[in-house]
Amino acid sequence: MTTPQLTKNQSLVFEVLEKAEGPLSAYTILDKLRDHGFRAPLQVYRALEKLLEYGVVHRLESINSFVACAHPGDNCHSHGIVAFAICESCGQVMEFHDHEVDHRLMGWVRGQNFKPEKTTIEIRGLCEACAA
Amino acid sequence: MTTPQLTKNQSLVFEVLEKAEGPLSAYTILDKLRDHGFRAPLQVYRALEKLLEYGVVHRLESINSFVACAHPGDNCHSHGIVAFAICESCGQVMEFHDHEVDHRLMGWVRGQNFKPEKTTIEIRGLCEACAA
DNA sequence: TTGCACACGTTATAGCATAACGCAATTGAT
DNA sequence: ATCAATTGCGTTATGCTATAACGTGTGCAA
Repeated sequence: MTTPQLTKNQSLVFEVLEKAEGPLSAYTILDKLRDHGFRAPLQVYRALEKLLEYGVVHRLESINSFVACAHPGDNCHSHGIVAFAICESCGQVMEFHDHEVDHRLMGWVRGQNFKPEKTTIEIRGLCEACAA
Repeated sequence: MTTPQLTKNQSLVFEVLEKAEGPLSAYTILDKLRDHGFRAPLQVYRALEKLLEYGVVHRLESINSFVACAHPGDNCHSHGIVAFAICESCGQVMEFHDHEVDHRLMGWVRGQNFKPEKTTIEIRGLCEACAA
């Protein structure tokens, strides 16, 4: 699946996320886009919904925030399950893919006849710089 | 670490979670405890905070809900990382521990000199009954 | 041209979580 | 015994996160 042409709002939201150092909440994005005419949360959420669908943005469930996919160019849906390491001090996020982890988790759920749709793996802690 | 004697509020919240079929939000718990004198969200959140600390309750980040630990008697902190399969139709939750998954994830973060504190693994999808 | 799909804008509301204050009970050291 | 520190509790207020519901405009295909 290739990413379609982004609309104006989608582009604005995506650019904000790309330029950011770390994950942003929807309301933080809203504030950054007020100068560009954004007035309401829905404008952000609707854009995010599409960006998530296209696989160019990830949602971090444990901190209610969003981050641009670390892979330049193409989307992430093809890489299997994504794991994140989130620094609770500086907010930086590392992205990680491991087929063995995928395999173990998917093997387990299939054994339970559970049909997986969306998987979240988030490791919160301290990054190298902040742990020092 | 053994679980200390629970206070009155902690016991009430824990009992509600134990009896529930699936995960509950803090506000749902509050509603179920109004007859027992609960009036404000903080009464629930404070009890949950302790129950999480004792390892007898888990928080499901992706659905902002809480569930009693599946292990009767002792707490879960000793079992390593916990993974959950959450049915998006009926809400039922399965709990799962896999040392190989732990090992892969912890190996990766250590390689990044990242110091993990708390890890979330949540698989949303459809359980056997609901997928049929 | 009519009907449909989609993006967008706006207002209002729902749902989740914590700050800040004060009081009461418990514990433990002096 | 008493004082200080800790912990749990109750209340009010507030802040953050997310979506419902309604209406507008635009492009496109039948």
